[in-house]
Amino acid sequence: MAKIRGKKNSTKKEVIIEKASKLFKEKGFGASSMRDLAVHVGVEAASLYNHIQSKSEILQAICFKVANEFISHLDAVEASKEPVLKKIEMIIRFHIRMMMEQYEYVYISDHEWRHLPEPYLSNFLNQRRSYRKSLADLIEDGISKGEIKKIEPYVAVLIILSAISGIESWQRSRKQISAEVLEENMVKYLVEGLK
Amino acid sequence: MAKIRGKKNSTKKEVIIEKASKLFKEKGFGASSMRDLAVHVGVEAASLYNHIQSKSEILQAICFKVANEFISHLDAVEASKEPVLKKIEMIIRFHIRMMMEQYEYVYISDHEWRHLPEPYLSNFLNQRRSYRKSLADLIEDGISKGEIKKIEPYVAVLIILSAISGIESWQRSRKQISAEVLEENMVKYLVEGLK
DNA sequence: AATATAAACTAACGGGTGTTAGCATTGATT
DNA sequence: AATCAATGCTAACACCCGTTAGTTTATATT
Repeated sequence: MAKIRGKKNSTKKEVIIEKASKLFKEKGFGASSMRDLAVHVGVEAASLYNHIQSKSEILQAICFKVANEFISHLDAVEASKEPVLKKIEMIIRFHIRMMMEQYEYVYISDHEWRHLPEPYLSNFLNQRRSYRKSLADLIEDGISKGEIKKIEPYVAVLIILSAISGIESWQRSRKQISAEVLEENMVKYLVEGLK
Repeated sequence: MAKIRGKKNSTKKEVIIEKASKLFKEKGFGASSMRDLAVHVGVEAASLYNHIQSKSEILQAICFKVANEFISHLDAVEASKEPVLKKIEMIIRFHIRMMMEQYEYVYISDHEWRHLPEPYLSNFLNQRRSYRKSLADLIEDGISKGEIKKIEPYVAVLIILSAISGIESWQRSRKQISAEVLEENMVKYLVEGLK
């Protein structure tokens, strides 16, 4: 009889979610079946339901975990006393780090949110909208202080967040440039594009 | 008895693909069924097969149509005698225009390519890789001519293409800024970020 | 050792999927 | 009007899906 095993101090649910994140990233949420996931976890599909409520709950866990980390970091940055451009850089670096360290989770949260059921979907989209609004306000602030050139804050936010999302392409590649080089070049382009 | 009707001079297959592009953009390829598509087209699901080979063929048609348009435009730009930075700007504007004018097709091609079956998948990814390589070469050329600052060409390409892909967010929004304002601000940020 | 709890298993449910085969209807051609 | 071609329909195929119910096995507790 099989048994769910994972990293030290992980609950069985956490193991399932971790395995699911890899599968969903690779095949997409819809194309990944619970039977597929069960194979990766090492039990029968029906056994998963001893630890999770539903397939949907896995997606919720992944999306909201990522959202919460971004929001917490933004709150910390907003509370800091740095100049606006420095704050923007801190945020950019954090996003890049998340794409490096929690790539599967961030990828799924970016690409599969539309499979979230209501009211989670509305909640999630509202959080994202609010996050982008805060970033736009920060850029507005930077413009008014003369630290940032005149640009539509909305467009700047769209460019920054989308560009970082593109790290997925690097993740799927043979990584002929290092994570450090990627980060420094992205920060250079995105921050200097604002001056 | 129902009948497939579309724009003047469209074949039935083209109508089906057009309707499919909207459905796939809205719900995703996997979550869109042929029965769903049939409802949008106005016939029974089985009738679609009088005009198309398979669901997969629709995705192929969409992805390769988009790829061919990008490649054709790039070829034309490369053949032109403009300075490198001007060429980059022309390419950026073309991508933005495609996101405006053929949004559904471009969106699907960006997000659903992983559902392409072999050998179409490999072919498609090779074309995208080759396209990015050409862009990176262009940027390398601009750097060596002193038109573009020292930056990893690979990273610059990743940023540019990903940022433009983010127009999907604008497309899903209430569009409180116009397409023109979006385009000008994106060009400003992305081109000046290279100087 | 006996009992209780946790967790894995089997079997099945109710529903959906892409697609094919054969028939019926509509429209075009002679 | 008769015939042919195009195209829509019904019915069904073989399979897959997420999930539940009840049983069995493993582990923990007394």
